[in-house]
Formats: sequence, structure tokens, C-alpha cells
Amino acid sequence: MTAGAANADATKAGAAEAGRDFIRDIVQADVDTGRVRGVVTRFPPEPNGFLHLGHAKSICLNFGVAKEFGGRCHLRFDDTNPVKEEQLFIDSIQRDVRWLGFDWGEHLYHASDYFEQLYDYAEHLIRAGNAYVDDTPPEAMRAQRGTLTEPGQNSPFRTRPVEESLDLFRRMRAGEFPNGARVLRAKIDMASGNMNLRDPVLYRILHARHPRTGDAWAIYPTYDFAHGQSDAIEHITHSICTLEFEDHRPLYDWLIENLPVPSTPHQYEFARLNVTYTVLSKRHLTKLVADGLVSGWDDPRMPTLAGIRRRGVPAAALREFVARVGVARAYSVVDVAMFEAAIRDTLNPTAPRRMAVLRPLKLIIENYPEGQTETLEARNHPDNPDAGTRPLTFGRELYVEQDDFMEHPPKKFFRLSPGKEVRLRWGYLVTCREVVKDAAGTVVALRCTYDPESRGGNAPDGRKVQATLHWLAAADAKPAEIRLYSHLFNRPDPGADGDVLADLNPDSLDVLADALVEPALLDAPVGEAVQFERTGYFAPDPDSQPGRPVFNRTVGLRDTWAKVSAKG
RNA sequence: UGGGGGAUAGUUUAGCGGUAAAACUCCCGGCUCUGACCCGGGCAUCCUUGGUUCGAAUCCAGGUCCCCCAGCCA
Repeated sequence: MTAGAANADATKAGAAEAGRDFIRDIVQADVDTGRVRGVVTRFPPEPNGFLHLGHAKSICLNFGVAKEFGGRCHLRFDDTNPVKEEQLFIDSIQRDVRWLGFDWGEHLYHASDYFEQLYDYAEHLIRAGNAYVDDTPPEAMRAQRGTLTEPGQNSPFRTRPVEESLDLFRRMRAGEFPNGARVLRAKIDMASGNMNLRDPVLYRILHARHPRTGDAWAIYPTYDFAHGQSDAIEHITHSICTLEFEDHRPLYDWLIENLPVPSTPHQYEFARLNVTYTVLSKRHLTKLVADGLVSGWDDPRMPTLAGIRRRGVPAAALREFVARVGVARAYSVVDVAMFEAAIRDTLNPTAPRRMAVLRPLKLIIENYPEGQTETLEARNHPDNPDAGTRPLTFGRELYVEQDDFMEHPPKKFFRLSPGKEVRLRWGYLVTCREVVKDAAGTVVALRCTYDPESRGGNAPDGRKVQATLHWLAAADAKPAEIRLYSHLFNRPDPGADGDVLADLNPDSLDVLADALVEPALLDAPVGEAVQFERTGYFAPDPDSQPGRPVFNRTVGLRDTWAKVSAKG
């Protein structure tokens, strides 16, 4: 029985319907056959970095499936490695999951909540002869493990008596040995073709302070030992993870079978998300932050949820993107254009329209009375009258976009050029009469005339113009800083040649310090995107100061002219 | 014959024996007070070879290519 409405707020018809991929097919079958009573999933991040686009896919999948099947999804921190994990990340992860639109209710857990239970399970394994304490040093252990094509060798400690292992394991816990001195290993099969079954390490000695358990422990369970058992303790029915854990599944199942756990969860794997011009590995993202190559985890160019949010992308757009991408088992790299399309499609129906001039060019209307201004009315949304209107000041001195003027225009250039008439949106038709240049020959202003009969934007004689330009009256244009972003990397597959940082795009940030915006934009709420007509979607940045707003370009509008002009 | 997994338009997916569908991208055109939105149209040797079948992307057999695994990371 599916609810099938998890992404009901997806904005575009034709979007992938929630509920049809191989994971959901499995869950459906398990529900139909009664293998499970209720559906319980979990999102299990390790708190060693910020959540990113890839996690969004996992979050939407895990929380989405749970919701659709009337079950629940736990948020569980996989905090088994205190040397890498921090409270900062624990906090940011919760904020980001909530922002994405999901709620774990009372079900917030940590693998560290189960340390005592996991320890008992470990002793159980030892007593059953299924695990042993190994004193082999790391390098020697690596040599004994064999290679992909050659079997490994049994450790000399593999036959250690149960009582001795038990005693040693207890003393490991008591902190009697230094880091790396011994480990607890499962006794499975050193000749297995699956490396994960060659007596995997279950516990290692780590004299490290844990964000939650402090100094209570000197030993910590590995991912393999903690994850499945945590799933079992929480009665997770479907433990969904990415493809690289596929060959851990036999170990996952082995542990579940050999331990007196309260339930038998199953693991399913799907292909992780990859996006062109983007890097989604914690290692690389951490490096970008640590080396100061971006302003922080929430730099709007970062693929982190914090960065995406700051850039102005609504959570609904992210959910829509994930839904469009789908879930499968084949390795894939999604075109970042698909993400941008989802953002536009989400924002277009609702984002209020405003005008902003990114690179101002003065325009003087010669036949407009000096010192006079008037108020015009502009619609806030072209397709939605309910969005209302706002007043716009018109006057003799205006600003238009530098890109909207060419002294020697190519054939298909519809905008302003000497002698050409265009419309100023919601204003008047104006004709360029004269180009004013400075000593260096740079165009500094345009002298134009306007048609007083065209108030509102149309001439009584019905004549047409090819272009409508956005503009601002000098009298009330407000200064603003506008930050334009492009891909952080300059090739679709950063790092393909080995060095990710070498592929950083040096021009990913373009700060326009002298932009102008409508007065109505001065009190725009941070993070809420508006459309600057003809240029894109923008959102106020937290760096904004009173009287000095800062806007981030969330995503540009589709720009057909740019393609035409590029072709020459 | 180390183990595990995957191949459907440029990209991501659907298709589950009945004659390839959608979204994104790209190209052509229409509409337009945003060159936006919107609306038409175009873009597939279903990895390959053979087999089963009236009929195969779907089933079978062989081959090819790609991805993951040798942390006391997750």
C-alpha cells in the first residue's frame, strides 16, 4: 500500500512519479508477501563532513520510501571513528536534513548509543569461536591478507584459545594497550575471493575522545561490525546503501546470522549520484574548505546542501532533481544541466519578478523633462495576476544593461543600437539617438528619445519592437553587490587526469560590486529567490548589510541569444 | 575462471515475450512586454555474436567493455 505522494510538491508535470524503481519494487514485494510488517529505513551519515548532493539522493530515497509505505526513517549517525568526527558536522547534518524537508521524529540515533551492546555482541562472537584477538602488526596483517588473486594466510593468532581472546579483548577495552597493538577479528575465511571475508577487523584500539561518549572507550567498532547490528537493533527492514558496499553484504549477513540480534535487516545497494563539473567526495570537499579554495562548507559554489541552500536553491528543487534522476544500479554521471533545469522549473511558477542591472550603462532620455519623474506599475509575475504589482519610478536618467547595447550589432541583435527602438519593460518605447564615449572610446552613456504615447510599453499605432529591456531609474536604483557563479570545475569530469585541484575553474566567482537593484529588493528575505528579469534567479546572501544587499545568482535563465551570438 | 556488479538516444531513467517511452541537453520552427515561460517538430545499430520463438531490449549460451574490492575509513 503506497501513499505515493512524497514528492507531491514536484513542480513540473511529467516528473518521475514517486514510487517506481527497483528499491521500491523490492519494498513493495516485501510488504505484499508479508516479509515485513512495517517499513523502517535509515539515513546513516558519518559526521565527518557536510551533506552534499549525493546525500540528498540517499535522504530522498530513504525518507521517501518510508513515507510512501507508511513506515519511518531513522536518522542515525555512524559515529564509530572519533578521530574524524565532530559535533559541528552532527549539527549541520540535522539542519540540512530538516531543510531538505524530512523529519525523523523521535528516531534520532547514534551508533555510539549501541557501543555497550555491540561490545557484548563481540564477546558473543569470541565465545562462539567466531572471533579472535590478533596481535599481528598492521603491515604484517596486510601482507597476510593476500591479494585480489591470491588467498591470504591465516594469522598465527587465529587459533588462540577463546579464554585468551576474551581476556585480551577485555583488556583492550580497559585501555591496557596502545593504538594499533591488537584488533578483534572475525574468523571467517582467509581464502575467500571476497576480501571482506578474510577475517575482517571488528574492533580496533583508539585512544581518542569521542564527541558523545567522551573517554569511556579505548576501542571502537569498525563500520562493518557497527552498521548491520545497529540496523538490527533498530529493526530496520531495508538497509539501503551505495554500490561500493555490495561486497560487504556477505559479511553483513554473516554477522546478523551469527549474533543474537533482535531482527534480520537486509541490505540493498543503489548507484550513488555523480554530477558533471562537480566533485562529490568528502575527501575533496574537505580539501577545498581546508585549503581556502572556497569560502567554506556553505560557499554557494559548493555542492553541499549548505552551499546549495545559500545559493538560493529551494529544497523542493533538490527533491525534484533527485526524482528526475531516478534510482538504479548502473554507474552514472548526471548532467549538471538537469539540476539547473529542476531549479528553474521549481522557481519559475512562484519567484517574484524584479529588475536589476548587473553592469549599468547610463541612458539619458533627451525629450523627457529634466527633474521630472513618474510612477509606473509593474507586474510581479507574468503568469499570475494574484502576485500583484509594484510601483516603478521612471525618469530622464536611467540605467540599462551594458550587454543590451551594441554600437555595431550583428544581424540578429534585437536590442539597443544606434537608431534602434526598443521597449523598456513596463515603461516606454525608446530610440537610441547618440552614443556618448569617453576619451578612451568607451561607451559611457546613450542619448535616447522616448515616445510619450507609449506609456506602459505599447505605442498607440501598434508598431512592434523586437526587444524588451530591463532598466532602473537613476533616481531610485539602489547599489548592490551581485555574485555570479559558474561551475567550480572547468571540465565535466574533474580529476580525470589525476589532479582534481588542477581542474578548478579560476573564474567560478564573478563579483559585480556596482550592480543596481529595485528599491523593493532592499528588504528581500535571505535565501528566498526572486527572478531578475532576463538575467536569472537570485537570492539575498547572508553577507548582506543594511543598504548594501548582496545577491547570489542561483541559476541563470535559459539564454538562447547567448547561443546564437556564440555561433557568430 | 580471484570475488562482486553493470551495459536502452549526448545524459539520466522506463520498458518484465507483442514490435522502444519520458525528462534533461542539442538542432529546427512558432508564440511572446523576459531572446524567459509555453507550444510544435527532429535526434536509438536497445554492448556484441549466436540460439529459442510466429514474434526478443526482454528468455538461453558465448564474447566484449565499464565499475567496485587488497584501511585497524565509511
